[in-house]
Amino acid sequence: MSKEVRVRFAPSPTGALHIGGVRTALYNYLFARKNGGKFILRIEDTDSQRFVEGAEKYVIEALKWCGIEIDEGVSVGGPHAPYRQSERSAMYLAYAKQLVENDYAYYAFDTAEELKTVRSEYEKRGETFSYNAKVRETLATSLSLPAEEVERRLTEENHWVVRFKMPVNEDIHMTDIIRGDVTVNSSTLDDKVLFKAVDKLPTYHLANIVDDYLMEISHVIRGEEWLPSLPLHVMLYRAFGWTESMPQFAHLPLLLKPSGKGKLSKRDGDSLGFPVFPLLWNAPDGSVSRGYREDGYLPEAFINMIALLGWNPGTEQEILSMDELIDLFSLEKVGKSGSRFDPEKAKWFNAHYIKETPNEVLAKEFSKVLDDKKIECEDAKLLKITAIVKERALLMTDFWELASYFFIAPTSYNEKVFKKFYKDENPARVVEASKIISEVEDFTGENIHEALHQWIMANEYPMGKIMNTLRLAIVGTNAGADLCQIMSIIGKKDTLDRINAIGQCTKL
RNA sequence: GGUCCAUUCGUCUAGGGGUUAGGACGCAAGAUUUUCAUUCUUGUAACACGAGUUCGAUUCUCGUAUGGACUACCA
Repeated sequence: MSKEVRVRFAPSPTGALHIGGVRTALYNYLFARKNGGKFILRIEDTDSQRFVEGAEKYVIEALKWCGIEIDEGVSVGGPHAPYRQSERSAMYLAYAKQLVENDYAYYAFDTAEELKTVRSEYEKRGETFSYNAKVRETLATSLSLPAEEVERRLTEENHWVVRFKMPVNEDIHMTDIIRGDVTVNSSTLDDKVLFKAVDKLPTYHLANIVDDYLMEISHVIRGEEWLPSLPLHVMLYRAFGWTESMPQFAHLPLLLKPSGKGKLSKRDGDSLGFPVFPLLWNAPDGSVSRGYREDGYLPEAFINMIALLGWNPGTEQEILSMDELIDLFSLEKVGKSGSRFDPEKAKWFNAHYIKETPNEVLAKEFSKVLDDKKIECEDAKLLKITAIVKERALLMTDFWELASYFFIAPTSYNEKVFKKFYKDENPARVVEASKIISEVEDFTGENIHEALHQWIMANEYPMGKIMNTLRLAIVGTNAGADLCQIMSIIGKKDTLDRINAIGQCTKL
């Protein structure tokens, strides 16, 4: 009998969510949906020092854009509310005290300065200081001090932390869904702080275990950076007597910087040449970081790309919708090694999804750009242009550049192309062509093509030269859609005006 | 330094004791096109190293190297 699948994404609001975080959220979401479970959003804001205004709102917005729906959490509520740890702070101390009473934890009275001094003394001797069984009897703790003194410090000085009393020389066996069995000896671990003195809040370790327990989390799917603290977490479950309901763990491989070393971090911002955030991020300090949405990516493409970083369905299918991802997802197929984000492949995905998106949807987006530029365009025409442009756009933001010639006549000509084609008989023939074009009655691309084709054939003119010179006049360079289509869309008058304009052009 | 994790084309990856080691992005070439793209075809390129086990290892084991994470009163 397996209990209900309940997973959580539990970011700390210390800044925008980067693509690694999005992937963690996505895998949690896919796993929940695949198994008919719940996806919970919990905000772990127990670090009062690093709290960043707006970060929580950003996370919610980013998940929404990605199509990741929250079943329970800060924005939607649920049976285990509140889902913000700062709002649950009152309850954690009791759990910390419970551990102390049962001899699984103790009070420590060292100040940050004292510890710093001790650490540097160790360093001078070439040793590494570790707050563990060797030192907890000698430093100022509830284990070393007389009971009255402990009581006095607790009540009068009010500067104490609760530390976990890590047992000595005990092999801790853990099972990770992705990595298999891992064993760590407890003597290599230290006595982690569970409850802080500075802000009277629990640390991640305590709050995380308590909340996962209370929220009946069945699977903890998180980044590999947490693997080293898994032994502590397992020990905490034991100390609380919660081993029966301990969740299963899956530690995801990290997302690495595309070049150079290390894992991707929020601070990488824009220095990488591509966004690390799903949405534009306006940090409180005034700095602005690019986002995939604003850079012209479709959420489907972004999610598809992210999903395949560290996981694949085991088939050769790479284009996967959210529904397909849900259907195919399994933690067993998640890889073990870190992966780098490939911006080029992200563009390929995006180009694919743009082509698949209905013209009406794209046209609506594009019309916003046109509005900004104060350009008016009737719907039928916009739809035609969109149909043409979407075949060649990599990003939504490419649309204007790829379509501008539909709206604006060239104000200058590409020098190289001009020199190559606007010479010899070509200018005169273009004038001839304008006569042919002006005689086309029903101004469709096909009719224009037919007329020009006949005329060129009849006179045995060189097709390439004529058409390229015409293109130069209409577009301003040697790029763009089918020329006759362009003429049809911009209309006869505009077409003839543009041809006429290049005739009057004396200098580039 | 210590602990833990990892290692297949440049990148994302499939595979698994005997394979021409497969796919995708990128790149290159060709086809198509009036241009640029798109599209299609073809090509390019990989099992980190050393031992052991084995008839046979890229696949299993052990070492080494390399990379990564963690080592805070941060998460």
